[in-house]
Amino acid sequence: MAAGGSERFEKIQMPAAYRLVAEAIEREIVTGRLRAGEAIGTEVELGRQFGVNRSTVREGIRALEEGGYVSRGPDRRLYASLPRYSRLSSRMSRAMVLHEVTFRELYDATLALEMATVAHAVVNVGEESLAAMEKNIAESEAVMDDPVRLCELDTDFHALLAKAAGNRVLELAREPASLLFFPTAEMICRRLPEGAPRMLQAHRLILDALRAHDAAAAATWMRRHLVDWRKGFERAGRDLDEPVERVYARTLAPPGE
Amino acid sequence: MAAGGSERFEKIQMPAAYRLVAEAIEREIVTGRLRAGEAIGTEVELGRQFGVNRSTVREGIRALEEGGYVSRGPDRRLYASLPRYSRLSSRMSRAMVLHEVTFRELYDATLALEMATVAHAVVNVGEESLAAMEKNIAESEAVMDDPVRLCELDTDFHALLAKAAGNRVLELAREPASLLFFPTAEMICRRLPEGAPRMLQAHRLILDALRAHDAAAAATWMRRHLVDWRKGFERAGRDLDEPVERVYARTLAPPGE
DNA sequence: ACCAATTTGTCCGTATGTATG
DNA sequence: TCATACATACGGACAAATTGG
Repeated sequence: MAAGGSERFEKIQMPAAYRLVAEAIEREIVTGRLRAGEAIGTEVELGRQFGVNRSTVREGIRALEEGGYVSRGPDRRLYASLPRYSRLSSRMSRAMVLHEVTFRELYDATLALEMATVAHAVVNVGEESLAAMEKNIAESEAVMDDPVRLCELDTDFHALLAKAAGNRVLELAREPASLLFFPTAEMICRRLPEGAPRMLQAHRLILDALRAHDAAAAATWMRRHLVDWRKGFERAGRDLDEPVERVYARTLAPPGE
Repeated sequence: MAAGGSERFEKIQMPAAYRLVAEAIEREIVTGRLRAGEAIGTEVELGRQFGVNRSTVREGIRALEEGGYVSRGPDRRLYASLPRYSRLSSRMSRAMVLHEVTFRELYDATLALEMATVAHAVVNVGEESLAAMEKNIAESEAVMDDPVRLCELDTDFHALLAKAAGNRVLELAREPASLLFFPTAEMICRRLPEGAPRMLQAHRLILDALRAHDAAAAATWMRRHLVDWRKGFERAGRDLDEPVERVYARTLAPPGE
């Protein structure tokens, strides 16, 4: 049939109706004509406007829901909404695991990202952030013998630090790696008794440096903190060139919120 | 109704059927029992297995499709697939725009990310990457008077650099910011005639530094390259503290592939 | 090149549970 | 308490596209 690679026209293809519905609604949100929190309308109403069946609308809604552009209110009605960072971050983390990135890639990237984060935090940190980190450390001291809880607080500490840096682009960039990196601290704390106190000590010194706006000290202690992780990881008998286990993909927040 | 904040039991809530379907299929993929490329089964078949209606299966499929976990083959059948990075990156970029991040945040983050990238690239760069970047520069020289094309090649150059760095976590972390940052170079090249040649010169010197594995030179030229962007941005009469325009959100890859 | 089977895309109607007033 | 509106899910139907003989 009409041999040869170059045809006059490309094959014409109709986008599916549900996709047109989804894109039309998304466009309204992206361009700002529909603001977050505004009601979208009921399924029948949308079906009437677009001239498609309600089932078709529903399929489009599912896609938008997954993308975070619409969400259901407590009354189950449809409201426009902005994609939340956390959802996207955990998706990225999952993708990294599925693509079998290694702990070395994770470590190197985390090192770069956290060093940049702490450098900005030294400059931009405010009182509220300092208080939140203070609180985080206090809570950590109370659960020194609970690796699970301790490691959650570790992740939180670094998230607070990122917020203190006052740069949402950086905050977002570091989060996917962070969600994979810090949970491994649990494994290290379990195997090495000196892990937990060293971690907490580093957090404390970083916080002190932030309060004094001492960039050099902050950088030094962040670096030592992360190098400590690396040493602990290796001393626990693990190899940096192993791929991150699939297990972590399952523990990350499920797709449906 | 039972006043007071603390009740004995939380309200029990059934997850929607379509979501259970989606999660069940996703779990198979995440855990590796279903590998990318494998056929999932037909809609009726899935409906039979899960004991739900075909419409319900379809709703679940739409969600998974959006997440990138399943895709339609050329025969329109369902196949398992792994979420692609590019899709997630452009989603992140869109989210950044919608959350109204400023050019300053974008610049600061890009500076940190690109400096880290080039540092790793100096160590890990291979012959293929060098050749690809060489080709990119040659193409750029041919389109010096076409700001749109030139800026696409600029984005590509930095993406190639990231690939050369051999760290997928870092590569992924920088991409969302990159998708917003480098397109602005077009605006700058349009207003400042010296913009394009300076950009190309920087790329050339960075490439030379990579080839020589000269970390200091690579870092120096990357920094100048980005500082140039900043100067150009300000000289074009723009303010770093403006939020990134919504316009960019629309030009980013649409959600449906 | 034609035909039959399969599968998707879309539509219709209906029943049920729940939230709101 | 009752009525209304809505989302959720089900079952059945048909056209169009694709596959395989």
